[in-house]
Amino acid sequence: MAQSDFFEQVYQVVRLVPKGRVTSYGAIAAYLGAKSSSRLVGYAMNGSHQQQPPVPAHRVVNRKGLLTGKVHFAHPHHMQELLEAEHIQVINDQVVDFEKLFWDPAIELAL
DNA sequence: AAGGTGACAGTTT
DNA sequence: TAAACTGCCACCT
Repeated sequence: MAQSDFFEQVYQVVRLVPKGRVTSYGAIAAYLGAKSSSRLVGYAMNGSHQQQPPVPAHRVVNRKGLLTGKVHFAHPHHMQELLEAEHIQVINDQVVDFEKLFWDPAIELAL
């Protein structure tokens, strides 16, 4: 295997998130079998900006649907704009109908 | 080499 | 009820 670090695994899953959908750090961690390491998922996104192809980190939010990682983007408001560009409503840094737009890899990719 | 960090999540007070 | 603390484990300095 190549340098398939935990980060690489996270990037792969995030890139599988369909457009117009969102997922949570815990869901990705759980899919990787490390639900207890949800923080690692967020930490992994730290280098997602320099990954190629780009990782849609804007589709990843915390369990509450809050855009907690928006501050890590080029500009704090960039994340919301990206979500709105995908027809995802974001109010007060929170994804509207988060439960409906939620995309769980453990379920969607299980098929 | 060893220790500290953190874009979370669950539990407890 | 809401707010605060702890656990967690790979990456970074």
